[in-house]
Amino acid sequence: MQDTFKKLSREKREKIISAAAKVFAENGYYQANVAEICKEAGISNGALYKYFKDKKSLYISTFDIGTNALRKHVFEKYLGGTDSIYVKLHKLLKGIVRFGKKDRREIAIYFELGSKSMNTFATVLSTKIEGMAMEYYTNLIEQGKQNNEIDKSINTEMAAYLIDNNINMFGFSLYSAHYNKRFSNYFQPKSKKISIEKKIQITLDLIKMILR
Amino acid sequence: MQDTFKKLSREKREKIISAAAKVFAENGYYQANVAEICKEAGISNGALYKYFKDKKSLYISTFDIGTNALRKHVFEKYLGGTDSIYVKLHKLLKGIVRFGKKDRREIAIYFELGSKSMNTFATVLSTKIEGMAMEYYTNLIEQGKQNNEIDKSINTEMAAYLIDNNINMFGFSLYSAHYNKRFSNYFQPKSKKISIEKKIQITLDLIKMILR
Amino acid sequence: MQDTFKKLSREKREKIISAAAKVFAENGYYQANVAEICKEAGISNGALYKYFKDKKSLYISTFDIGTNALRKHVFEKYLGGTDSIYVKLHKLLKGIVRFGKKDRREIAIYFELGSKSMNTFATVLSTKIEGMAMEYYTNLIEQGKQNNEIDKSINTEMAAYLIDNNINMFGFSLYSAHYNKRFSNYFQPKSKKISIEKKIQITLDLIKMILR
Amino acid sequence: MQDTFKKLSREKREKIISAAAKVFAENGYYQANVAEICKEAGISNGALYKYFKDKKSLYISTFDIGTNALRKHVFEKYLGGTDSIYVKLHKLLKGIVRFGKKDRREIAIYFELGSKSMNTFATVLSTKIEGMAMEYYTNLIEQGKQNNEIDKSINTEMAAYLIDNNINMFGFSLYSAHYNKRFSNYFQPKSKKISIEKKIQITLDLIKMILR
DNA sequence: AATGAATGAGTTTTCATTCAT
DNA sequence: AATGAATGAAAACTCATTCAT
Repeated sequence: MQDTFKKLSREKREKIISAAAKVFAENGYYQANVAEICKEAGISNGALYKYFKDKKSLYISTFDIGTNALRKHVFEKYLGGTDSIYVKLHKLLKGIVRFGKKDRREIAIYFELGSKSMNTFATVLSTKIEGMAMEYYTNLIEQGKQNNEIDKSINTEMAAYLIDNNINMFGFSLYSAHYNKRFSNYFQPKSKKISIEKKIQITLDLIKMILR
Repeated sequence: MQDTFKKLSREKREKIISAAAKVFAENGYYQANVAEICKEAGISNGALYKYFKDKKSLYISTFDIGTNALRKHVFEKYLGGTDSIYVKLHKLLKGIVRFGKKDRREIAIYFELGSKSMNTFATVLSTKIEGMAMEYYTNLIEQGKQNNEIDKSINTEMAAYLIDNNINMFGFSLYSAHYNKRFSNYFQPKSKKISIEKKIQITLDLIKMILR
Repeated sequence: MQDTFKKLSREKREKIISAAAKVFAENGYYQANVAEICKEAGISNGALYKYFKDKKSLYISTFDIGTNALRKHVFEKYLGGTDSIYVKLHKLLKGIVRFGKKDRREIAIYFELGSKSMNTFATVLSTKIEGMAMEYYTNLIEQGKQNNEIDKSINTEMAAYLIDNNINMFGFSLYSAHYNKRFSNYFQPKSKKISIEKKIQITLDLIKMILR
Repeated sequence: MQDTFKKLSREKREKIISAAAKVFAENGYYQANVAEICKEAGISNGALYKYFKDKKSLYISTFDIGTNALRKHVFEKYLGGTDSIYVKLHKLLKGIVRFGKKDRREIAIYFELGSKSMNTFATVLSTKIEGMAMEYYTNLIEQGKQNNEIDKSINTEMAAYLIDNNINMFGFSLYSAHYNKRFSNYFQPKSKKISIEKKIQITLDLIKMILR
């Protein structure tokens, strides 16, 4: 990210990152077309290269900004307070859904990170997002233990990891046909479509089972 | 897949699929280079297009054949018998490791399937692999219940899904820098490298926790 | 240069190198357009990149082949024999003129080599062409000394260098407006055009003056 | 050059031309980056286009101003006086070296002029610089003849041209890897580096040989 | 007058697919 | 059936020049 980008108005910056997030999320890094991002953002190709060194740098910035926004508007929002652990998680899941809408597609980028072709990026980006998630889930469980919501004999790291998995799977299922289908296969074998509400319910049930 | 491919000798067919699997696994679908696959398989570019309509069709066939091999050489192998559930799962995990080696990289392809850019493929491919996995894990749990290894009050679908997740995460971590790092973050924060043996142990412990 | 290029027919190879030489000579390395070279050579853009790794490699090969052809068809042709030194040089100058015609523009590329922006190439290419020239002129003078055409007290290196300069200036003047004008300024102040014949004559006179 | 440029303060004008000269000299005309010139000169991109119509016009002006400075600070400085011809030439060569330093890189631009891609410029620029040089060398020889330093039978134009060549070659060797290497090849075959002092000495020796 | 952000045509290079042999 | 050379449509990126402020 260049200084020129930082100098732009907030709306313009958001429009560009939002466009990038959308195109990256829909096509994956390699298939994403820089020209399409520019068109979507309403700027010229040349302008983009004044704001970001190259496609890679745009991707990293988009990811970075997305992660920070996710932290601020989703994770940190539902961590404190007196809500029970499941109420918090419910809010978190709904936050993820809301966050993924209205052209805030940064979250979907995350789901590509696991593929082998993204290993170059993984080193830089994995820590950022996973660090945040791990911290959140670990805190959540510790709080739960203190409030006697969770049995103290439960191993915090393992529980946090399992919860993380399930929240991920839920998030993936919002964007990926594969993970959506996987959800249906297990929990709604007959019908094809599974509602978001139902997925939230199941995810919470799965976490309850883990923390029982 | 064209008829011409089916007429080839078994060795040649295997060599081609193995080459495709290797290159797809190492680079992801879009970054995989058709010419490289041909070179690796020892055939000409032109020949490949006699055997398969296009890159997409080659990918689907490779995936398909890989899934079948995984079923035959890994899943079905460790389903029956009198082994306890955890011994079976241990064998399964080791089978996955073994299967991923010796140029049988079909398994790694699977891990790319979740990314949005692969949605075109997901419809066709997800059912195949997930159907197999789901069947296996469901059976495993039912057997475990009958042998009194698993408490009968546990919901089979949910348990199967959670186990599936964990086996997947284990498999992903073998190929993806991101998932490998995620494993380390949670369970080996200090050191950088986490051995396969340790990952197997942790995966089994996680499943034990789920099935407790 | 790739093996695929070596496998081409002699005519096709020559057509490509000739096209490259022409476009490079007329525009200089950086201004030369790869697509134009391809069009001129009657091949597709893709084909060129099967024959040469990149533009740089094409340039070096073109230069290389040109230098070899210059050696074979010009320099070596007029070195031996019983001609007097000035007859040999006369033939050499006419050889250079002939060589530069009929789309054998490799020679003109040489004249760009002195510009600062070509320093990257200079290391590789300078030695080739200058080694050849130096050897030729040094031999010529040594032979001249043995035949009592040249005074033995004359320093061979210095004489060779001065002759080299003058042949270069002659060659440059065939392609470069600047060096052509320079020639006119000194030796034909009134008229604008100076004929090749006259330039040859002057060049020989200059060398006679040096070797007097 | 626009009127707006002429209205600028002398320092600012010099800073701009000096920056242009530096960047042009280091990269050649086509590789020189207008934005870099502006940055180096401490002015905005827009400003440059108020002062000069386009890149080409800036180049011509830079060349022009540089030639005048070269005339004033180098050529005219060492023409008169009672020094012997070789002392004058020695001073001239050192003047060229000095002139090329301290961001007065105009001189290096000259060396690019011979390449074919610069033919557009040659018509305008060649006369200027070559006229000056020719006048200087011709005068020098005429003076030498009057002082009995040079044999009167020597052809003035030819001698002047040959000296010009050698001074040029010396100047080129200061900036161009190719011409530097050429110098080494002929006069310092073993060692890699050849000092400026040595090049000056050799150049003077070559001129002595010409004028003997 | 001056700024510096914005433009968009133009360039090199890649690669899935075709086709003459 | 098999080859592997050839194709040409993209795609990322650059940069002289313009223009709103």
